[in-house]
Amino acid sequence: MCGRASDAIDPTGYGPYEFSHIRIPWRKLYNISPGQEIRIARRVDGAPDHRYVRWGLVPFFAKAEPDQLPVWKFPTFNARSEELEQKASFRHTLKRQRCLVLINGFYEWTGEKGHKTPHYVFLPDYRPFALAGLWDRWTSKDGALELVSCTVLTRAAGDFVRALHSREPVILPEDRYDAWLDEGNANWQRVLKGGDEPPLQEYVVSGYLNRRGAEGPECILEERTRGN
DNA sequence: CCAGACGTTGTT
DNA sequence: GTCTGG
DNA sequence: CCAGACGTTGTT
DNA sequence: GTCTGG
Repeated sequence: MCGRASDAIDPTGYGPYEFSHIRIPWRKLYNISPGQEIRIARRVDGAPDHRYVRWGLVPFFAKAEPDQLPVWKFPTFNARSEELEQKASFRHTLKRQRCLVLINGFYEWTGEKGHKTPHYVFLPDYRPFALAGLWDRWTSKDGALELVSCTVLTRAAGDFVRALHSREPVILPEDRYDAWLDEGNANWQRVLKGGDEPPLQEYVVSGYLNRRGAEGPECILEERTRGN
């Protein structure tokens, strides 16, 4: 899965996009959920772009009431990387609408419903990294309304995350950012695979994360049960 | 032809 | 059970 | 992703 | 918009 993320470390200076050389005001966020805005880097007609978009891809063909944004009722905040070409909601974005979803950690849950335990998954020093994503742009017929949105690709969990869940987001190493964003690169499947496992770390955080509107450093405080 | 779907994760 | 809001 | 709502008439 | 099912 990957249905909750943080973007809480200033990205300045990280990565070839400098996360990115097109600067936008960065929002320090510890608890980003589907439906909210998340930060991406992409190319639009070849030109680099860096912005916030809705997390949960709304296809360009979605229907909407007059003067309203569309309501897309299928969960599209994740897309299975193995089946992209068979999915009407994502297929059309593969050629020219790839993006990097820029975060510095994500959450995974263990346990039964009603007793869900959130875990925080991140890299050494909480450093920022990029997930493979796809974006789309919906516009109203009269062109007055626009909705740019994205999805995070998932894959079978690797050795580390497998202890928590069966699926995980596709993490791109820096040396693959350009290959993923390159429209000319039809061999996108290879870009998503291979490479070393990133040196992920993980710990349990408190149930504070599950509260509506939870935000701030408390979201990633390591839970210490009993003493310590 | 028209109508309806278009999805994920984690399930019983 | 299913949808909405965060 | 999880948590919380899920409703009407007629109102303080 | 495009595909599938009837």
